[in-house]
Amino acid sequence: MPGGWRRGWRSGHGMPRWRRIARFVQPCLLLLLHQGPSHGYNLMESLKEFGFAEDPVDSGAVYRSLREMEEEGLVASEWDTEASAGPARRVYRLTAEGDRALAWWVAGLRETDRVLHRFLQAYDRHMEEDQGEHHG
Amino acid sequence: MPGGWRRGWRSGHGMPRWRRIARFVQPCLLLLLHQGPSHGYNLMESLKEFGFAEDPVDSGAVYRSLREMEEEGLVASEWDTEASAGPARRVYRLTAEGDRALAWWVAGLRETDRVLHRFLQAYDRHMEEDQGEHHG
DNA sequence: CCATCTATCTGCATTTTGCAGATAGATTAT
DNA sequence: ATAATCTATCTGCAAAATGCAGATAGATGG
Repeated sequence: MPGGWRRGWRSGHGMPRWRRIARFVQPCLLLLLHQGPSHGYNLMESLKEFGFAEDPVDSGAVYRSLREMEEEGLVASEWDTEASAGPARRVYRLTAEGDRALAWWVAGLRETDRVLHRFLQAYDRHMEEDQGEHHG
Repeated sequence: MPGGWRRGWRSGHGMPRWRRIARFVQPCLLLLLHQGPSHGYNLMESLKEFGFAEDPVDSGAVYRSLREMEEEGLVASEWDTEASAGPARRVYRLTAEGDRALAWWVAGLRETDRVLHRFLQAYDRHMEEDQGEHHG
């Protein structure tokens, strides 16, 4: 890997690009759309409130994800030219297929959650033992 | 996307390749090496016990990850030719730098854990409301 | 010798996503 | 008018993780 970016554990010289949990944009968008139709720009704002405030999701990733999901039939869209201000919006809504996809994602994320807990518990447990045995 | 693979929510015709949480192999390896030196093949076995039994981590990913971490100075290795059976093993151990990297990963994964909980809670809450309002 | 287990390593393809920036409609200030 | 700004969508590129397939090779036993 040629220089130009750095790893985050090296005292604050910069952060790696891949901080966030991966493959999380799609399920988040599906959940937001389950709560009602919306368009890309607004979904980006919603994602911030969702827990990505400090490190907002890239807009390119959001729009691409939406179009890919439309190709797969998980969402459907219509142009909304009547809206208040600014250019036309492509308003997405969840399909029945998207509803199933969301349920599938949630099942996977619950498993992820369990694995993550096992990892963190193992870390904490090991660190406690470590302190107890040799602390010099 | 050309045909040849399918998405997992489509009734059991196959699973997507990216089921597992991403960027998780490195922190797992760092934690295992924090518990003591080991070699790639054995680390793969340990990963199974770690929570990847049903869907073991690819060996190529493990070996590549180890060598990349060595380039970055997070681990160091020596050949072990004295070992019991089979070919020589490259035995890795954690460095002080690797120790810092592990702590950094753990901090990030705790944040991931929080975001994941928010997502799952939002899903469950929304699904409850959904059932209460219209169930037809 | 050949199969098998142990062990490491490589090439290729796919997916995700961060960064940078293009395009363009609508609103407001000058 | 026109320039700046906000809203909104979209594209190209590169980097990174990793699944799949398979090559290489030592050791062991039939």
